[in-house]
Amino acid sequence: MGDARIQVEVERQLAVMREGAVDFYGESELARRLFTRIKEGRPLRVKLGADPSSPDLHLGHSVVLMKLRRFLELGHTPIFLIGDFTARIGDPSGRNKARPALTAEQVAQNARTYVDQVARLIDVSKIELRFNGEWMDAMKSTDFVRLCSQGTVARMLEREDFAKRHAGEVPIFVHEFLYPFVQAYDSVVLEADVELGGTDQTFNLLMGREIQKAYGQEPQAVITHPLLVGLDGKDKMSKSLGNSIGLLDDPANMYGKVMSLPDAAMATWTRLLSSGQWGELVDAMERFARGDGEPMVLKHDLAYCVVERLHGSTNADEARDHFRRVVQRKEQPKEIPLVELASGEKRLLEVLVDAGLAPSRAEARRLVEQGAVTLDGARAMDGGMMIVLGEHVLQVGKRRFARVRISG
RNA sequence: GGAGAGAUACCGAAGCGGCUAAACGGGGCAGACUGUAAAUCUGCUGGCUUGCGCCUACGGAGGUUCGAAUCCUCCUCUCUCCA
Repeated sequence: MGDARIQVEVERQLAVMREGAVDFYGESELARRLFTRIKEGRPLRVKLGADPSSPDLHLGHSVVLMKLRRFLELGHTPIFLIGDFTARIGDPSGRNKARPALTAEQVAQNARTYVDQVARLIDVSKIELRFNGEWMDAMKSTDFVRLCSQGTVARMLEREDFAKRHAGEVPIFVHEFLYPFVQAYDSVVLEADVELGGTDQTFNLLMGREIQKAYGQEPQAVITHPLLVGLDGKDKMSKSLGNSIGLLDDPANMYGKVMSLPDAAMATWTRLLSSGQWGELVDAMERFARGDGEPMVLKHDLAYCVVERLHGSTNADEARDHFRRVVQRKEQPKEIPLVELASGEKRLLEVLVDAGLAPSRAEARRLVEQGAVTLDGARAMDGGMMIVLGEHVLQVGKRRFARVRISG
């Protein structure tokens, strides 16, 4: 390939890398590096890290995961780094208090499910999968101290999250200061050319550049991406805020959750999640932003696209039908799980609890009193009523159903 | 090491001897309404009990009192200032 054609390819690739990004630090350095790499036929090493601090990855993570996939499509080497060591420290980024410490077992368990979840979006056989415990568990204290000597406390306290906690008299533990150093050192070990992340990771990602320089490496480029807003339309998506859609959520649930997104957030979601796909929907959302289009129809399309990406089109079709049937037409779902109770006749409250529709009898009573319970199609207002032997359909609220078979 | 301040339910935050299963806000759940599991409005939001009622709960352990989240003692943890 001639130099001129290589340069064209470099430009093409950089354009893909820039897509959807907020900041691209070290872009010009990367352009030069990319040129020589293409010439030499050596792919870039592209790092994306995630700490297994919770069992679930969510749609917010998918934004950068899809970006990682695009690097794979460009012929580079994606590295998915599971921060099993860093999860035991706890990333302080954006936190208003320290993360709870996780045991090694919890971390290991979460890490296992991460691979399954990433596989929903990327062919994991084609990526490098690493754990930072591999080198961090073996690091000597002297080396660790040397690593930490590359940064200052003042610099740390300039970070907004720490500054706020410090000013608000919320404890900052020393180990939380260590986190960015470890994440940065990972880039040294992995010899990363590029690191991807959300904008909340900017500090940690840039620290990677500094530490790489301190260890005699060329600094990685850093590409940050916007944080996906959660289902509340206000805060960033986060499991702990309860506004997230897990990558492993079942299709019907995932579809319904997308439908609960405020109208105002639809366009942003589409833009961030499309990652080069969903062309028609992207166009339609743009028209909608100018006041043209039905929000509910568009939201259906968005929900469909999201479910299709993670569960395939068959499941997406079913999820859409289910939503129309159960939520919009308020009919019973096609399939309702059957619960067998071989306990003889009993009162409604007990059946609700036994069928898993209520966590306690007190809660079941409240639901009945509020008119939330339907028995065989009729609203049940008496929690003490006896349920006769046989099969019954119970509904609680709009979307919790159970078929109960009671036998003596 | 010294001197103060603080620890309340899922979260934030009142209460400072009985009227407190604990104000208020958020979250969650439900109902109404609707174009959706949007928005808005309303209600509920420890457990057991048909019910009277009982049990558990205000960092931990003791104590004072007819009675404590509220007073005392010790302990644990955090914050601030000083060294």
